[in-house]
Amino acid sequence: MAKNSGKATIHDIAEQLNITASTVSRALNDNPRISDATKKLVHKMARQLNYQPNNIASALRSGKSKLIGVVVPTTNRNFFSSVARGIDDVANKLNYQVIISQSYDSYEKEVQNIEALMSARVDGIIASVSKNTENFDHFKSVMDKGIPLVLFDRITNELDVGQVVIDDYQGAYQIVEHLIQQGYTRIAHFTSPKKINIYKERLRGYLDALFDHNIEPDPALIVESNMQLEDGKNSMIELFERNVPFDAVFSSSDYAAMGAMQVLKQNGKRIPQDVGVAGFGNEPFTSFTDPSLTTVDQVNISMGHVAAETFFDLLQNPKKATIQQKTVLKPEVIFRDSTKRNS
Amino acid sequence: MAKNSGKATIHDIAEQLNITASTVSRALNDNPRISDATKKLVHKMARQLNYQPNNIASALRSGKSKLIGVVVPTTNRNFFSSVARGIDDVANKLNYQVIISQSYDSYEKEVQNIEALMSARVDGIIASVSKNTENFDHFKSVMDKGIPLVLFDRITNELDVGQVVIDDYQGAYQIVEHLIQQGYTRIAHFTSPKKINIYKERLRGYLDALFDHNIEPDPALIVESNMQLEDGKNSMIELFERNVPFDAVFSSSDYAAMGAMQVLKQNGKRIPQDVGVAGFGNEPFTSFTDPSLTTVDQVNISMGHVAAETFFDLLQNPKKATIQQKTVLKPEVIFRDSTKRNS
DNA sequence: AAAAGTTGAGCAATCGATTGCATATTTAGA
DNA sequence: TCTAAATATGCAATCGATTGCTCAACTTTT
Repeated sequence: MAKNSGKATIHDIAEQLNITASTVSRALNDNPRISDATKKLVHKMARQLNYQPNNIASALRSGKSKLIGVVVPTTNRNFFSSVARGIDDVANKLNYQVIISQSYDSYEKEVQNIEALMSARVDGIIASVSKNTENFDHFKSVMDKGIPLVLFDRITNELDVGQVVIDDYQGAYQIVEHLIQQGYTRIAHFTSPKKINIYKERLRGYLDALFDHNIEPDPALIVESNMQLEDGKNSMIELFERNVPFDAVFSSSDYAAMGAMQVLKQNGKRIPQDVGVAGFGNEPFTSFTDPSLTTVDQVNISMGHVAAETFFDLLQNPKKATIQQKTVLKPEVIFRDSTKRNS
Repeated sequence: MAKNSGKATIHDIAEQLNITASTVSRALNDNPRISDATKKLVHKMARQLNYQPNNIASALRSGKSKLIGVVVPTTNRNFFSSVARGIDDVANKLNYQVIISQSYDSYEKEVQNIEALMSARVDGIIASVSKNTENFDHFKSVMDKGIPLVLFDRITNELDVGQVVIDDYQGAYQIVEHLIQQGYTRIAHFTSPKKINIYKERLRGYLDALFDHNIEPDPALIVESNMQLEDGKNSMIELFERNVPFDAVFSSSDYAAMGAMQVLKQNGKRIPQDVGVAGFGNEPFTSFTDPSLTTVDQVNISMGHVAAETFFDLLQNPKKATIQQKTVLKPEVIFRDSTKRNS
């Protein structure tokens, strides 16, 4: 009956009940100015007409789209999809929908995504910065428009926004301390030459843990690479070629740790007896490797939850936006077989 | 200057240029009825005022939100996040945004998600049905409203909608044939008791491959479970207890295959020399296992691409909706070490 | 040079819900 | 009984872009 092929509007409801659309709108929104009797009637009729609110119309008038834009490098990595899930959990409970867009670690795509999200009139944005982003004007323009912005994991200090990260330093420190307690003393470290915060922090944790246990750090034990699987293999080969003794490896990435394990096995080294191996990230595959890999869990889902909560906090108290809000989550070391020297 | 704190509208542009909003709108949309001179002026002013189109207003008037709703069990699994990425690729090129929502394999959540997406006025929906969905009314109501619907992977035959699946039968057939060619003759199969299409098809492929190579199938070699890692372990133990000889396992899931490998190794079996193992899904971890796992790739990204293309096809030719459109993708067998008996 | 055709742009309604400002109806208080 | 205070609802503008229709100014045709 409704003109728009089966889609009833508040006007249809109003007509049926001989009241006005305003009343219907208020009734549906549980406005105290409407009597319970009317509310009941409205709800009943709404059900009868199979009414579905048109969020678009509502968004246009009220200025709230109930949409949150999420920008991540890629959803095709466990960490990011998990965080997205965490955000989704919280958002859905509050009747918000999440729009996910991917930057594929490209600065240009990230800028485009932000623009698209702004056009979609999202109520705010939660993002993890692309590896190749060095100019933050697109984020600034979001903030300038008074739209809440929260960054997680890959953050920048150039922006006064909500931030959620894990304590990489702590995670690294603890896992290295664990290695030391297992009796390893010549601990190598795989890290990235890139100036990304997270790797620097992990390196710092590694060095401090050694220092606190009176172990002299040896620059020859530190190998830089891009931290993918192949890089891990190469770093391991490099380490052999340097001809320095070592009995453990702490890699800043699970992938590189995996590569290291493969090369170690090829060279007849037993893990963990001859060499201990630890990674970072708790990627799903780390529990399936042989031996299973000791690593640091980044509490992915929690990070999503916290990011979303920070977001809603900002949404409700726009004044807070001026005070930088940063949450540092505690990572969790997952002890597995690859470092289990003592039982 | 604009009332809405920095957000310029077509009216602001119109005012500056002393023309009407309609003209601005048409100019921005490259309507042939507007002169090139005016178009240039409008675009220039738009840039000057930092104008960003309000998709919401546009959506309300035009009835097109340029939003696609995607419903998956969870983004936190490689397969689904990859498909989502594939959809995103195509959608973004056409200036559409993707809203991802997760059902967590719950029927109720799936229904809620569909409703939320309908309220968000998405232009259409691409979904993979939850494991626990047996009633399809929510999908029917989407179709009834004339909104394009495409299902992928987990589909149902109860609905006449666009569908994209891979040829599970083919994938299974080929991988079993490969096992036979490697000299395995007593090939076990792990499958699910659930009546999900995909597992039935894989079982059929397994049986046919055996038949075509004159190998008598043995019911004692078929083990049913829920196909997770632990289930794979249990299935393997079960197989040992049944005390039937076997020299290979084709598992309908990579996870169960992984579990099987672990139990095999614990029992001193060498893979692939004593027992060959093959999985299904090409989960990322399968290339990291020891030995690396032979499996079937589900061409995830392609599936996303095809799903999106089918969707846009439906969007443009609503008549086609009556003709069921089903695309069957060819899976690809990934040969790895876990079945490499002959070099 | 008058009629017919093009081209470029304006007018005003519209999409569906929200909301500030009345207005009408009750109820309570004096 | 009459006014003040609640209570319940209606009116009409509004959000920003789109679009069918109208109209004016030229251009072309004959």
